[in-house]
Amino acid sequence: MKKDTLLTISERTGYSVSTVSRVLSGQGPKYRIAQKTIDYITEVARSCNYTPNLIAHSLRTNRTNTIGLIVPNIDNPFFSTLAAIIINQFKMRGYTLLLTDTMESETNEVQAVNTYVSRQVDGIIVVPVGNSPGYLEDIAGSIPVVLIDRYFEDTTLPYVCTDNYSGGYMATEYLINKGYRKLMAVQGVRTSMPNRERMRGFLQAASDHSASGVRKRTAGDSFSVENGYKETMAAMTSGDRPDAIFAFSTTILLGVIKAVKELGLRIPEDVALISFDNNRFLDYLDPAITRIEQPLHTIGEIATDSIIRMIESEDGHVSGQFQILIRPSLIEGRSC
Amino acid sequence: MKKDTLLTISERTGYSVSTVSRVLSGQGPKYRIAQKTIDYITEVARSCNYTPNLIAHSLRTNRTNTIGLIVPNIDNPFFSTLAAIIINQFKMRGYTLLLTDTMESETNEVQAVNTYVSRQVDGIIVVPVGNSPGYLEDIAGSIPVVLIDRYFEDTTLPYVCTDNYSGGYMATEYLINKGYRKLMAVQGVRTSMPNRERMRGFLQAASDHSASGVRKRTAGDSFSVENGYKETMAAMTSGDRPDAIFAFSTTILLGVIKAVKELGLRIPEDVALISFDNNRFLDYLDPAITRIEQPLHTIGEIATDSIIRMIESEDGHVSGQFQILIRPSLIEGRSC
DNA sequence: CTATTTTGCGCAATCGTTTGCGCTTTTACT
DNA sequence: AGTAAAAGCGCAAACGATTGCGCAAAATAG
Repeated sequence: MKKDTLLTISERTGYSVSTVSRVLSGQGPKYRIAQKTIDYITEVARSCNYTPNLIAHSLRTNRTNTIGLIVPNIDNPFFSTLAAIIINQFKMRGYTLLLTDTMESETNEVQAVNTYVSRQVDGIIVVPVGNSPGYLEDIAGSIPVVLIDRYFEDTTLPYVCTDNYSGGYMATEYLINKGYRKLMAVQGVRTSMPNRERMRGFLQAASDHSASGVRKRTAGDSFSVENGYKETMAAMTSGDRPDAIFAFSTTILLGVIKAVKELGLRIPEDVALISFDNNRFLDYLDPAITRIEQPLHTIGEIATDSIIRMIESEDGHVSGQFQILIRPSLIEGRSC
Repeated sequence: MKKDTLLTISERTGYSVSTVSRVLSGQGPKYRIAQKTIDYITEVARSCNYTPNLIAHSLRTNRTNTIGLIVPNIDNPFFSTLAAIIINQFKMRGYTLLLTDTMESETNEVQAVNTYVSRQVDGIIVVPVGNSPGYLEDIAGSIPVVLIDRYFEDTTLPYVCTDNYSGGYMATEYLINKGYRKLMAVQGVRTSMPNRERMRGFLQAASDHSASGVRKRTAGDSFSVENGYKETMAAMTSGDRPDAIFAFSTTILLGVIKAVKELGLRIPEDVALISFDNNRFLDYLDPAITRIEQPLHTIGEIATDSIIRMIESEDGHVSGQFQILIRPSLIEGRSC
C-alpha cells in the first residue's frame, strides 16, 4: 500500500488521468463517460484502495474544506463544549477542523490566524482575546471570519455572542426578587467585553431597583478560583457583608464557595450565590447553584451556518455584516 | 491584498522564482545567494506581506506539519484536558492539529482516519472506540499512529495509556486499608479495555484481601450518570448494603452521589466513595471526593514525543513498537 | 452514402512550491 | 594572461489533482 494516485489508476485501466479524475469525482455522467467505463474505473480504484490526495485537490481548487477554530483555553469546559458543538456541526457539513488553543495570549492568536491563512482554510471562527480587531479585519477581507463569545465594540466583523448584558441583568434581578438587597458582583478580566457587559447588566438592574433599597458593590479582576476566594474572604470578613454574591464565571464561583465554606457560612441562609455559565457539576454541589446558561448550541449553530454561507456565496469577495446577541437563560438551583 | 505568490515577488524583484523560494525559506546562504539579494527579496516580500501557501508547500514536500487527533467526546473534561495538553505540545513543535470528535462511534472513527489519510497528515493520535484495530494497523504501515487512553489486546500498534489495573487495585486497597469490607464497583462499558483493567484491579485487590473478610460485588454497564444512579439505588435499598462504592468514572460518580443524597445517606459515614479520573470540581463537592488521577500530562507528552520521533525518523517506513502503561496516582478527599 | 451531431475521451495547462542540475560571471591563483 | 575554482542565480521538472478545449469515432440525419 504505497501511493495510489490518479496516475496509477490511469495506467492500470488504460484510461487517461482526466477520465479517471472525472469518474472518481462523480463527474462521470456530466462529461458523458460511458457507464461501463465508470464502473470499470470505480472498481479498479476500489481494489487499489485509492485515496484522493486532498492536498493536491486543494491546491488546484483553492478550497480546503477546512475551518480554523481558535479558542482561548480548550481545557475550560465552557470552550470545550462550544468546540464540540462546532466540530460536529462542521463535520456534518463536510468540513474538517483545525483547532488552536491560544491560552489567552494575543500573540498566540495572531500566530494561529497567520498559520490558518497560510494553510488556506476556508474560514475562521475565533474567540478573540485582546482588544485589537485590526488584523482580523484585514484577514476578513479575504477569508470569512466570525467571532464568537467575545466581540469588539467598533468593528464590522460579524459575531455571534451571548447577550451578556441581559444575563447580568437577569441574574441580578433574580436576586433582588428573591429579597436580597446587599449585592456583590465578583467580576473577571475587566477589559473583556463579556465581563463588561455582565457588569453593565448588574449595575443597571441594581440601580433600577435602588428605590427598594438595593445596594451594590463590585470586586475582582480575573476569571480564576483565587480571585473568587480572595474577594469573598475580604467581603465576608468586612463589617458590611453582602447577602448575595454574583460570580461572573464558574471558576470565580468555586473560589467563592471555598471561602464561604471555610468561613462556616451557609448557602443560601448566610449568603446567596448565583453564577454565570452552566456546568453539569453545578447540580451536584451542595446546594445546587443557580446560574445563567449561555446558549452555546445556538451560538455554535449560527456561527457555523453563517460562515458556511459566506464561504459558499463567495462571488469574489466576502460580505457578511451580521452581529448577533442571543439571550441566555436562567437555571434554578437552591443557592438563592 | 489579493494573492501574493513567489511568482509575484519574482516579478517585482526581477529574480527567478527559484531564488525567491530559496531566500524566503531561509536557504539563501546554503545556495550562496548574495546577502544583498537576500535582504532585497526579504524586504519586498514583507512589503507585499507575502504569505507562503502551505498547501503547495505540502504537495511538493510531502509533509503537512499536521497531526490528526481523534477523541471520542471532546465535551468530556477528561478528553478536553488531554486534547489541550496534546495541542499545546504540538504547537510548540511546529505542528497544527486537526481534531475530530467521534462521539464514541466507530463509524465516525474510521471516517476520520480516512479523512486524515486523505489530508496527508504526518501522524495520527487516536483514542480508539470499538475493538477492531485492523484498519488502524493497516494505516500505521504508512503513517505513524499512536493510541492513547485505550488500546487493543493483541496489537502491534504503539500506545500510551494509564495503567488502569494499578489504578483499580490502588483504589480498592485504599478502601480496604480504611477499614471498608463490603465493596461495590460500578463499572462502565464492559468491553472497553480501561474498564476491564480497572475491574481486574478491583477484583484482584479484593481477593488478595479476602482473608480479612473483604467482600466484593460489581454492577453497571455504562459510563453515565444514570448508570451510577440506578445501580446505587438498587444496591443501597437492597438487604445487603455495600459500605464503600468504587465509581469507575466521574460521570458514574455523579450518579452515585445523586442516589446517595436522595436516600439521605451520609458520605463517608454511611457509605464511602472513591472514583476514577480527576476533575477540579471533585474538590468542591461535599465532601471532596477521593479519586484516582490519570497521568494525562505524561501521556500527552510521551505520545507527542514518540509520534514526532516516528515522523522525523521516517527512513522509508515507520517503526515504533512501544507500548507504555503509566501508573496513576491517588488524590485524597474526605469521602472515605 | 455524405453531412452533421452526439458520444466518449485525451491534451496540456494550471495551482504555488521545491530542488537537482547546470549555466554564466567573478574572483583567485600561478 | 590563462585556467581553475567559486559565487550567484535560473531552467524546468516534479507533487497530484482539475478542467477548458478539442479531436476521433459512432450514431443519426438527410
